[in-house]
Amino acid sequence: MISERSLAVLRAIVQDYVASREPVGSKTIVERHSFGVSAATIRNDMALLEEEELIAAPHTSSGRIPTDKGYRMFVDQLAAMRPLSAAQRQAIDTFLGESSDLDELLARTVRLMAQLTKQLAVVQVPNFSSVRVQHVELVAVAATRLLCIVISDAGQVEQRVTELTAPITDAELSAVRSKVNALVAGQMLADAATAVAAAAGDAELARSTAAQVLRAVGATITDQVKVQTSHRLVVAGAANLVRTEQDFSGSILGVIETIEEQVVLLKLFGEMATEQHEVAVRIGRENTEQGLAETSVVSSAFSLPGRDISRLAVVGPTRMDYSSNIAAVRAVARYLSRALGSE
Amino acid sequence: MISERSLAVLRAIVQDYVASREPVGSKTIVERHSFGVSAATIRNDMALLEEEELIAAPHTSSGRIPTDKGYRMFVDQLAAMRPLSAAQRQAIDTFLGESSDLDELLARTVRLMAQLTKQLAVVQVPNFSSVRVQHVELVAVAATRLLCIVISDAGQVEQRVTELTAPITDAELSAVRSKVNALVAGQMLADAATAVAAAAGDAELARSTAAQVLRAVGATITDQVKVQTSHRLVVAGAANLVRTEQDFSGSILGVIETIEEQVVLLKLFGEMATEQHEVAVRIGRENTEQGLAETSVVSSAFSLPGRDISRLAVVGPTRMDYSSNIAAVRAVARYLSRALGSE
DNA sequence: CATTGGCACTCAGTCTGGGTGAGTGCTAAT
DNA sequence: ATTAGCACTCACCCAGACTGAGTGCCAATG
Repeated sequence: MISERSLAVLRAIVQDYVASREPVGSKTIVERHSFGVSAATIRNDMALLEEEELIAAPHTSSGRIPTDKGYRMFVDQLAAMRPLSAAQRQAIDTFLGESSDLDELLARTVRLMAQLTKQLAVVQVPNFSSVRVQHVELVAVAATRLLCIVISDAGQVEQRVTELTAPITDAELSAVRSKVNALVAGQMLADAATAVAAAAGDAELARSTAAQVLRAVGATITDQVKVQTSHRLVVAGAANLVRTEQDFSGSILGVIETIEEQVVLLKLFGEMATEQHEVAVRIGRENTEQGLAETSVVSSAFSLPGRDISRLAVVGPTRMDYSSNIAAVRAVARYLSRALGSE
Repeated sequence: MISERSLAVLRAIVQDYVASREPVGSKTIVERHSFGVSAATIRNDMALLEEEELIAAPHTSSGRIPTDKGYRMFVDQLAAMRPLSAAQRQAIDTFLGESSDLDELLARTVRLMAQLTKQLAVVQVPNFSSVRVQHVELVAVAATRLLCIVISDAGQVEQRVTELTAPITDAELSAVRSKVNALVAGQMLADAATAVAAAAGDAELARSTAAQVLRAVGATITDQVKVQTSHRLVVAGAANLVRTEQDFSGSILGVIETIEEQVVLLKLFGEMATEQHEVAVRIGRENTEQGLAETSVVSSAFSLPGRDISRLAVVGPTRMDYSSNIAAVRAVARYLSRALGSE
């Protein structure tokens, strides 16, 4: 069993190493922290910690640095929750307070997180949850140019312009409009697409202008489905990652590539969704992905009204300030979910 | 006056340096290129080029590397236009062929450019040109929840949900709808916003539900204006920039920060818009911006139907393959403007 | 038995100096 | 104008000495 003091030593090592980027030795610890014991005693504790693989020595004789396992213990048991400063709370309010559309909001969010944590920040764009078609609108922009608009019950709009082979009269258009709306209003998107496709394929219509219109509507609905199931990430603060380049033994190239890939992070978010903690942390090699072996990911779920639960995160070197990053990620996620949710 | 051969030497130096990242000496030149003269002669030419500040020596005695001015001369007079390979043309077709919505198209474009050029790629999101209100739609989502949709003649849609203080009847809603459409249909966005605001401020209505609706419409129109004047950039290929890190004397940190700022690049695009060449190139310190002093920007305009002319670019170290980057940027811009424009 | 002081040992980092070679600049010959 | 020859410069590499932070172990101590 590891003694209480040994854990305190681990905490000291993590804190000092995060602060200084230098392996920390027994002497430094007794100087900077007031343990009531001598350096030799600390050394004994450190030998213990090393045996447990919580710390390691970069070279035979130098200070120790925390291992992934050491950081894990720190995060799980030792990290004091550091409340955000007043200035930081203020920043969240002013940055996110004046929300406009979703893209803008998420762009602000991700920039805010990058700024608060001095790390690379990522936000997953949340999908709409269980969307139904509310209304289909058809507008003749010109004689043979038709604007087709599909509005979902979540207020999401998808539009597309189609070129018809023959002009269409207002009367015809009205007829098709009524028919389409009768067909799809209130339907789930996928069902609506099928229904429209079936109608367009109907023999008696097949070569008519109306069928063209129906096909256009179907394509627009399909587009909307596509937009909603496209899992996208918004990223900011790449400069912060470059700034911490020295914390990576290889280069940050792999890390940046992995993040640009997006798919890896999306997969990771999926895995993290099952964790019970409000803020989930993946440390170093706990990320099975090659590119993230030297990074930690601090992530939390958030939800916006009418949208699926989604995630935001910061990504940085394992040598990061977990306390404040966890606090910042949690605060932003909560702000998004509560302040904006109850609005 | 600089002799013909001296210029050929400059070309050789640029090409070799771009290929090898190593200062190139007189001996290397006579070995790799078949000038019919000895190294000493080349040295004389090099002395000339150095006098003209087209090349410079990193240390007293080592090979020469091109200066910004040298690259400029290379680009203006010496760079052979390198046609894209069949594979590259193919890539453009398959990547951009199946276009869906604008965001998706631009995301593909920027990724494609990053891949083709192995540089960081940027695309400016084009605004709609001279937009008018086509139609305003009001939908009661619930008794006191109103969905307000503004559709422009370019097919751009902006929607927003408002909470009313009192329920509104279908009849009232119809009346307001007609009134609003009469007011704003066909108007430019800015005028429409003013007109609606005036109507809402009208004394006899001021405290009515109708006024609330009008204000909602006004806000939605204003949102649409905002979205359209928001100049945004889409970026991809940051990993490529990191890969060329050694080409930067400082660190790439400043470069990445500058690009994340966006505003600098947008300003640069504004300046480049006046250039007469199809593809504009800014080399090193020609970019007055601090952060881009060691980078070159290769940029071209493109236009999509119904949108303002906009720009795309690649950004990389001054030591880049100008011939192929220029070719790639031009090809992508043309593809966007022509293939998609005539669609 | 935990703690401590003492001490030998290890080893990364730094500094030094000589050697090497690529490459130049100059000069005199062609 | 071009060339060969030659002295010179200077970044780079290597090996060796030195330094100092830090460890590991042991014997002494309360």
